Amino acid sequence: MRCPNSMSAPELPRDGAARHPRDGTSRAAKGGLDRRALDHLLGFMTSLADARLRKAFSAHMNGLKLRPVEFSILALLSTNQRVTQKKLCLALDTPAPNLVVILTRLQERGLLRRVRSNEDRREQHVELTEEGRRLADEAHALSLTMEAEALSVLTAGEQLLLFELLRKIAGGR
Amino acid sequence: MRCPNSMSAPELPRDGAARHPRDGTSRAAKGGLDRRALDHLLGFMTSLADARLRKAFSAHMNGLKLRPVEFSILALLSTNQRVTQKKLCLALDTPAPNLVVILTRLQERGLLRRVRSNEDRREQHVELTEEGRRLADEAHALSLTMEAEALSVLTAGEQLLLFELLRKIAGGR
DNA sequence: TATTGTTATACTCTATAACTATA
DNA sequence: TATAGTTATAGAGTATAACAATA
Repeated sequence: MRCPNSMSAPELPRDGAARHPRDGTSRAAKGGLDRRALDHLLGFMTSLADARLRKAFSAHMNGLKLRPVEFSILALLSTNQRVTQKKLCLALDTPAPNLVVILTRLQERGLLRRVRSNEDRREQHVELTEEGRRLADEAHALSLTMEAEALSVLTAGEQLLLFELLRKIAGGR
Repeated sequence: MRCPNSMSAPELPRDGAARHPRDGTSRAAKGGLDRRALDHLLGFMTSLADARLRKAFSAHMNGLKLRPVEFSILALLSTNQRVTQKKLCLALDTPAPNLVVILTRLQERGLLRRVRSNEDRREQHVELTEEGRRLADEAHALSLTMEAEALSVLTAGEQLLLFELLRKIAGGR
């Protein structure tokens, strides 16, 4: 009733002892508080990890004045063609009204343009400008190293595994 | 210069073909957009996974009128004693001013109380009320199953592995 | 009627500066 | 001087309803 993890639990890969100390002392985690009541929740772990990675992002990207969503949009535009706002909304899981203001902001910076489609006059095709592509490339180069410190606690194999597992969760139908 | 993953890459555990299709068709992921330019970024995956899990949380917890932080606070209070606001800030990675308003909201709902410490008159000890403990127990029971659907795409072993890997990332250092 | 994009708006979350009371 | 907690506030993120243009 109070044990972690609902599903049947095979062997822990490691840290089993640290998670379930036998002695009376509660595990002094971050801030001296026993966090075991929370760390059976994937959502808690992802939100902590996400916060950490957002800090890494802004530390490395503040020079380019790019927020995470803006970076994502530039990256998607640089590797896709005929991108409509609808598609961006789906790919980024962002409500349409929010995307509009983000795109307008990037457009006013001269990084992209909106071109009304001829096949379907309701659609806008979003495209990078020359300057937008330059910034996208620069940002991509930075992105290759910005998570290095956070990832340094994992081996290369663990990193790949983590990506695959998260992809399954995130993509999950 | 444009290939994913900065570090040297050993064998992919699975899905290698799906990630790097040989044919010309770009992988039609969510929304029909090729997202490979992004999915080398751990931060992107965690934010997607986090969004998905937040939805699962609110779907299951809306009856209790608890937000994620509020749930976390109740959980920490139910398994820790002599909890100061400072400790909560560290454990939750939340700025002190934000915690104040969250605690006040919970206090006004009669779920917890603040008791001025006698050893150090600056500190407040935050404690659950009877009603707070009841709600914390109820929420904990719900939390054991609320992520089941999201986690169902993983085997039990993969779930444990994912927790361990995320813990390492979140824990810093 | 349904869909794409838009406007307006409201609510939440996050972050910072400045204050108080204690140490 | 430094720390725990507080107040006030600004900014970013997120969500919904209502509308115009087009299909």
